[in-house]
Amino acid sequence: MTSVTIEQYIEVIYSLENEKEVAHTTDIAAELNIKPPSVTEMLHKLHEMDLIIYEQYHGAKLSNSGKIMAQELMIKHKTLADFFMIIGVDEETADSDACQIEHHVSSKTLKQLNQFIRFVKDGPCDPLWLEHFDYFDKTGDRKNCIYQQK
Amino acid sequence: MTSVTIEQYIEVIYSLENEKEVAHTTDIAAELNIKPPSVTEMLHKLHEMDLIIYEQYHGAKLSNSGKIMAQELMIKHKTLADFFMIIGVDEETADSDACQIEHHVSSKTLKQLNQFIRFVKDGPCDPLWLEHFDYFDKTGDRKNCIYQQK
DNA sequence: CATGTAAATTAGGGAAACCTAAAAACTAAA
DNA sequence: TTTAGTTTTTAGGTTTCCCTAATTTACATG
Repeated sequence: MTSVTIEQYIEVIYSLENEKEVAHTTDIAAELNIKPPSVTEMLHKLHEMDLIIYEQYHGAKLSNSGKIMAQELMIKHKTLADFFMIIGVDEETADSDACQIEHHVSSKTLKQLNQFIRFVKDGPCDPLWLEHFDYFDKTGDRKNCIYQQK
Repeated sequence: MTSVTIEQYIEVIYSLENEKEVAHTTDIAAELNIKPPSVTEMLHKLHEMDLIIYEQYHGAKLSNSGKIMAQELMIKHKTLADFFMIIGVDEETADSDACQIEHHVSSKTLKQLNQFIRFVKDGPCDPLWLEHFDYFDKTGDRKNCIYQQK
């Protein structure tokens, strides 16, 4: 029904629309690393599906349902990227992984990722254990473990 | 080159081979929810690619490179599922999400996930913060936060 | 060892997304 | 306001992976 490809188009149109008021065929093609005729074809399909408003030769904009889809994808993307960075993935990798995985993660898992991020970021203090993880990640050693037996 | 579809076949053949010595067309089809003729077609392709050893009418087994691919996928799968369960995703969801995401996660991110899992599981003690996360996840409240200012 | 049934394959198609080459439509500048 | 150059679309193909229907092969049983 709503494929990964479609979701990628919706995201690209969303970001181009924010930059330039309307998403043009050539720009979408460049962003997705495909050729303009492939884009034209898909724009017809997305228009049929009521995800975009498209007038030939005049670019595309997201419809209301397109905007909803885009916002959901943005949220997924941000959640995933934020989480990956928490566990020590560099920003670029976090972003490109999020770009792929956002199309496959379930809402249950997403919810838990968000809980985890809130637990780490929204607390009254920066968690000490995260520093310990960072140390462990870099050195392989553990520090400050108060319980010595399992 | 090596698509998600191919990776799914390799995994299914791996697990059927473990159960029954050899992976049969019908069983692969049932596992992937597709029809047997589609499987036959792909088995020819996988044989061409040297990922399986395939004799018509006698099922398929993984070749050495197929086994290597399968093992890498199993590791990715386990890492993802283990991690999801740590952050409170139920086993079934963790497994089905891992099934999808294993085909898209980068090795850098995977490495960090593994570090995180090791940090949580391989230490001399069960981490207290994880209990705190569990409490936070269930109640929305924080307990035992010793630093009250950020 | 013949044969019926289950499993597997072949043959012929279809949908999704991509492509190149050629035509058409827009647009900006003379 | 014409026209040259760019953008977009149309037309016709390709690849991947799936399908149904028909055929072939394997095998267990009488």
